[in-house]
Amino acid sequence: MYILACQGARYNVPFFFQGFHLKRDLERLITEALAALQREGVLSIDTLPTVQIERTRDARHGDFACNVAMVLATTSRIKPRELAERICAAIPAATFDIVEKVEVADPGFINFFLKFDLFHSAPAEILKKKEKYGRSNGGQGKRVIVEFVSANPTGPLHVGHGRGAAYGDAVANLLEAIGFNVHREYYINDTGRQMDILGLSVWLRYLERCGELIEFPINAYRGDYIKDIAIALHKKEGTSLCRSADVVMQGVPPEIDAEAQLDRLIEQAEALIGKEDFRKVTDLAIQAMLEDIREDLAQFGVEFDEWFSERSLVGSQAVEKVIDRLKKGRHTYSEGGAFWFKASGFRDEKDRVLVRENGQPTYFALDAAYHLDKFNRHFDRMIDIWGADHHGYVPRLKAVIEAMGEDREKLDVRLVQFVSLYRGQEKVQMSTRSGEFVTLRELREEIGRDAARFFYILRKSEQHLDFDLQLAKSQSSDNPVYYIQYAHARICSVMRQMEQKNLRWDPDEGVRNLSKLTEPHENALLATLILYPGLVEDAAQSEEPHQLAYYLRELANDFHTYYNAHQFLVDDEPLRDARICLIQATGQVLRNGLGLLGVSAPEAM
RNA sequence: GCCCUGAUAGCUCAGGGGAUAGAGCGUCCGCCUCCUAAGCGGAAGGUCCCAGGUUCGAAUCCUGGUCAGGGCACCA
Repeated sequence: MYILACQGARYNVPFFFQGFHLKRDLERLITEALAALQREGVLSIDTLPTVQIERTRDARHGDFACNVAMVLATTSRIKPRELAERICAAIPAATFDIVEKVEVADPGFINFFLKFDLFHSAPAEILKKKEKYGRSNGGQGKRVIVEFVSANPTGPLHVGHGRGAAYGDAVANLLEAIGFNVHREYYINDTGRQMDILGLSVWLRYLERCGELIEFPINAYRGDYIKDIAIALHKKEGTSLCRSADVVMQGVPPEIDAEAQLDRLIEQAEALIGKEDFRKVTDLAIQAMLEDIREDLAQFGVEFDEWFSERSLVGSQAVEKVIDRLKKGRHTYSEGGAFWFKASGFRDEKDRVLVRENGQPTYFALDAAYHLDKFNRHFDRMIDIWGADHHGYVPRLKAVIEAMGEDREKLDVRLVQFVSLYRGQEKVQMSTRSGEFVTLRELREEIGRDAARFFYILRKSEQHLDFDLQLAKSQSSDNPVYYIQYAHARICSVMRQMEQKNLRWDPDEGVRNLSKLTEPHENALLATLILYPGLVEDAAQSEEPHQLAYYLRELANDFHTYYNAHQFLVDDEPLRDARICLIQATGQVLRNGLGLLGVSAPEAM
């Protein structure tokens, strides 16, 4: 039983309203009404439809509306308006604990007008729960793994990774807020040819550092960060790994294609300094990159519970376990010297290679092993956040999960669309190897962490994001994040003013006088505050943090409008206490919401 | 060729089987003796890409186009 104890008024709200998820509560009540009509034989339908409640746009239509009477009109052979009336008559009495009145409107809408008391109970509820307001336990402590970013450690994070980081972290925060036990994980692709190219790139820069004249391969990693690692290598190893350019370039004919040239150079490097030392160079490079990435993400406000190394799978028979399972189900075969998985039998468009002709497992085989590992860690739910360029990869991963005998529905892959960078009208080309990209770090330094995170979140993930650096930089004060933060800062400022004026705020007195808040601006703000917990749940369940961003903008707007229209620090003490309750509650919700998005709520701007 | 996304105000984008389609920015007009004007109020601005279909009702769902971005490896 959820009771708000206030001396003046006592709000008794039945247990099923305690989450303040009003839409869901109303949906349940309508469903009950429909079930009753069904039992009475009024409704002769087999299955009840999913009842949908929506917020009204027009205040004349109340606070929430339901269209179910129109949806059911055809199948039930009852006129929508008449059906709506019957549904209203069958609504459980408990409804009127939160609903003032229910109206039927043409052509068959059922409109709900919420009780005013309910709005007035919001600030007290918020001030009581503080940072817990908006948190719930719908997730019931179920374990969910969110894997995101997982960028290859071949270069610094760029703005595309930033989007995945901002999105993934916000989703993780939201799921935590609704009671899931969230595990944040970063998968490190630290094996394969790309690592060799990374090591080679560093080694060649190191040779330059040693004074050798190297024609740097066009397809090697060209960014300056490679030179930095080379400097570190030089400091650590001196010239012991140096070989003359002539010897290095020997046997690398200039006319062969760029990729073949890289392979030859890697062979040369391993031959000249030994596989072991080349591996040491590569490892140094990987560690340097990971350190850079880790630090960068920490500055961005993103921390992981686990950094899962692909290498750890290589030595652990993980791929063999995958193959064993697939073999047992007879989902494999050999052809052309390679070892295949019959993915086409599991809704993928063609079969996939697990082990190459040269005996090396494919990336896919390792990723299957990685996901098998996730299953072995017994998560109830798994979310992968990938760049949209990997979308073709989803069916084969789901296929192999199913073929291994696991539940493919446990995995939810969210694709985050690309970020296109613009400087004014000009599109910025991005490529890790060429080194021409804007890093996440640069972005943060230019426009700040808060603006960057909010900007990323503002677009729904499946939308392409055009990020105009000039706009974000030059007009940063127009960025909606400042608008929201400003609302919070203003609230803090009011409190400072209050102290300066030697006024005191009595929260209990304020709560007792909440019914004095009757201005339209106050009603609007109260109505928005009360929607927050339901919104958090919806945003979390649909993995759409942008919903929260838009909500916070609306909340800030309600506050700014109120601020402009009314003085809070009025002489009427009970009214003043009540108004401060309202704005303190607003500040709390702004803090809670911004926190979930990884954005700060400054006390002054 | 096949597969994903998207197309909504001048620009960037929310929304999305239902009542008069929304916001920010930009433009125009107002508002500081007063808690921060990084704010507020108002105005102008739309064939929701096109054509069919389903439906009591389509910007929303389906089919087919057009345009844009991205995927279709024994790379990762």
